[in-house]
This record gives sequence, structure tokens and C-alpha cells, in this order.
Amino acid sequence: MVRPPSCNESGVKKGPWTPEEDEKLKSYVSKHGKGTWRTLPKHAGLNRCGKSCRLRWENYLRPDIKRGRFTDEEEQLIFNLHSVLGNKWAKIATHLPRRTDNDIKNHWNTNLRKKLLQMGIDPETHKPRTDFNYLMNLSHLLGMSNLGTSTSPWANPYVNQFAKLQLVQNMLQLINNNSSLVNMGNPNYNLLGNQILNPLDTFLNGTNLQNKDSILTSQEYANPNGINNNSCMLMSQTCSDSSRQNIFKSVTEKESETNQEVLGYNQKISILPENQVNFEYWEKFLIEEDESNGSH
DNA sequence: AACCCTCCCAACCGCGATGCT
DNA sequence: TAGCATCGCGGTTGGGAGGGT
Repeated sequence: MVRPPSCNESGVKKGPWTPEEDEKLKSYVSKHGKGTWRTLPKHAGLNRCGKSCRLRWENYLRPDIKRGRFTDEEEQLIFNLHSVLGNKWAKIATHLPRRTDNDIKNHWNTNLRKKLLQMGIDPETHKPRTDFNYLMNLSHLLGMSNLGTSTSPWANPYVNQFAKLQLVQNMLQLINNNSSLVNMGNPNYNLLGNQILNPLDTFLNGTNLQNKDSILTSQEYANPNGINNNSCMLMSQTCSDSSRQNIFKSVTEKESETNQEVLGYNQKISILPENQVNFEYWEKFLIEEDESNGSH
């Protein structure tokens, strides 16, 4: 069975909506409700297909839509949700009141994705990038900034420190990916090749995560047995797929328990460990390190 | 002023999911 | 259960805006 396109009516208008069309659609929906999108254009006197009307209403005309710049909190929430849900924009949108999935998707593709790439993180997997050319470029840029001649963002001490850490992590990851001879770079082993045995391994390897209690808090990250802050942070982003699935499971379980929509917003942040790991903790970590004049 | 380039976002397209008969 | 209509989602595109040369 070949289904014809849902907007194949001949003579149906496409492209940008005029203010007159918007007004017709708004007044019709406000009087009669959405009803059936297929028949709505005819009843509303619009020469558009139903699908186009639905899109225009849901993404633009709906009165409860929040438009404009995304706040830092919203961006952080999108990062976290994307790391768990992937490109499930509609799902993500349910956690951001009054934002549309299209808006979030656009913001991700035009802004957030680039931010992650600049930080050396693969936006698809939320894991460190390890392609050779990227690491060489990053290394070169960092070298320039050390000479004090660069006016680029790398000259920013926080960005620079972050990038250095990221570079070390990514190179370790690259070495690990390309060599089975040594365990250098493997988060389960220290630089001498000795296996690290601590609770963090459990989390990073995605095992023994039957409930949310198994997920380490940021405090636990800060003081894992035998691991200093740097190596702890470097490893924090190598979260396995099974870990993500467990995180997602705990999120959905928590959701069904609380059944709170808007008020659940902050709670959902608080039960996502990656929120603490990737950003807040990073920021705090770098500031503290800078204040104590630490060098990496 | 004219041209080019990049960015952004509204809108479209295709397809899977769902509901109805 | 099959067949069809409709909805909803995610990927992609095209054109306007704005900045640089």
C-alpha cells in the first residue's frame, strides 16, 4: 500500500503564513477548538492543508508558547535530557514548559550542538571526541593561547583549562581506542596499568545500576577512592550506553511516582547525575582550581 | 552600494504510530 | 485482521536577516 502525501491537494498554498491566515486560524481554533486538522482548513476558510495548519498552530500561534532566548537553566536541562533521551525532541519538550519541540530542535542544531563540539564532546553520544584531526587542531589552538598572542576564546582561562583537560582525556581515549597493548587511557586502569577498584567503576561501566541509589552523587564523584579530582572528572563523561539506559529508567520511574509536570522541573534536574557531572561540577571545579592557582 | 557568506528558524517532507471501520 | 485516514515526530530545507568585505 502506498499512501499519498498528506498535503497533496492541488492548489493548496505552501510557504510562509500571512497575518490574515494566522488570524483566520487563531479565531477558528479559539471558537471551535482544534478538532480534526484534516477538515479544519475548509471550515476556517484557509487554502492550506491540515498538516500545515497544525504545524503553524503548534509551533507558532498557540497562545502558551514561550519564545525568545533560552535561559541557561533551559539549556542545561536540554543537555541533560538529550544525553539520556537522544533526539527525542517531543519528549524533551515535555520537560520544558511552553517550549515547542521544533524550537528546542532548532536551538540544539544551531547553538547547543556547536557548544558541545567546541568543548570536545560528541553531540550525538555525549562522549569525548577522539578523531585525530580534531585533537590536533585543539592542541594547536591551545599552543597559540599559551604564547599569549591569541584573542580567541581559548585565551579565556576557564575555556583554556577546560580544553586542556578535554584534550588530555580525548588523547587518552584515542590511545585506548587504538591500542590493546596497554591499558593507558582506559578509565578502569591508572597510568601505570593497575586496575582501579572503586565505586566509580561500577557507574562508568553501567553495571550494578538497578536503581537510582546506585548512581553516584557529585559529592561521591568528588572523593572516589584513590582517584583525584582531575582523573575523576576526566572519566565522568565516559558514561556507557547501559548507564544511560539506567539513568533514563530511573528518570521515568521517578516521573511516574511524582506525576508532577511543571513543579517536577527542578526535581528532574536534581535526579540527573550528568547535570552535576558535566556542567555544574565542571564549572565549580574549574573556578575552585583557578582560585587555588592550580594548574593542570 | 553591491555582493557574498553564514546563521537562524519557520515550514515542509516522509514515515511510523495510532485510531477507526 | 486488513485497509485506510489522520496524527505526530524527527530530519531537512530554503529564504530572510545580518555581518563582513
